[in-house]
Amino acid sequence: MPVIRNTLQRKLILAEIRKLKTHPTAADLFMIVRQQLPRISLSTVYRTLLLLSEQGTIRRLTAGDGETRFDGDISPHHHVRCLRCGRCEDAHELPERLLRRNYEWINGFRITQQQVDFAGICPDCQGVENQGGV
Amino acid sequence: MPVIRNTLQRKLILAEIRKLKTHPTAADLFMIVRQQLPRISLSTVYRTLLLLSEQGTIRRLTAGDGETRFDGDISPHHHVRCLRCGRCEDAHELPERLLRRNYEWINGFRITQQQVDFAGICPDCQGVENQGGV
DNA sequence: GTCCTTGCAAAAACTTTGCATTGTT
DNA sequence: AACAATGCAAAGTTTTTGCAAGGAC
Repeated sequence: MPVIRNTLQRKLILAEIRKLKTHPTAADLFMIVRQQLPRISLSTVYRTLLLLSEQGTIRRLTAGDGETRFDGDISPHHHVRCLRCGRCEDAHELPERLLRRNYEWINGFRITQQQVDFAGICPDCQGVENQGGV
Repeated sequence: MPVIRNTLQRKLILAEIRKLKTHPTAADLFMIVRQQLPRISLSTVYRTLLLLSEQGTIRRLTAGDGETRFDGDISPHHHVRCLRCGRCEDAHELPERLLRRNYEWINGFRITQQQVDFAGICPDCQGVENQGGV
């Protein structure tokens, strides 16, 4: 098992993802961190996000279209996602007891992760004509 | 709004996805449908799956790594997914009342879809050494 | 006959990998 | 000094798009 080194890139990426409440993509974080570290590469961002989510330090959100999003808040909570613009927020108004029970086993699977994903149209997109959400 | 034509390709793809309980990917369906229609193209499969999920005829499962999976069963139910091999099944053993309540609104979003995704290690993968699930 | 849909090929979008160099410990 | 991590470029994977030919209505 290799030693995990504490590099500037990793410290910066973790600090930024914890600052943000917007569940950024790898590309989002790349643009942000690049302002402080102009020579950082996108692959480093990808590698760091993979490392941090394997460690359980951050959470990887795969539901949705296209890009994977990341969340610096690993406490149990759920998300709402806009089908039009892709925005992803924490679902605050939800009864928190909803999925609190631990499902250790389902269909013989040993469960280690659970994720609830609510999707719909966000307030900003509700006024727009031709609402053809996927 | 253009007319939706009922082509052989569309009929076959819908029939196959309804037959399968395995939540196939676009590539899976391509290989299956090609046995009956050797000249079908992968883009037609993608286009048809997009059309059907926009119609609400099938369900698009985006949680997980890499490929998008599709489900011909649109009744409310949840899924279990293996972190090692990617297998995706219906979560039968789950208390069905769990998420039955309809969340019309969350954070001002008008909710139209909800998806619960349980992930862990499937029975076949539980014996394998070095269990480094993401 | 109209115009929606297909197949093919090319491109796009997102993510991973190889490798020499750099930086941590 | 050892070797983990980085930056860069190239490649990999999944999905989308342009367009001429074909097919449904």
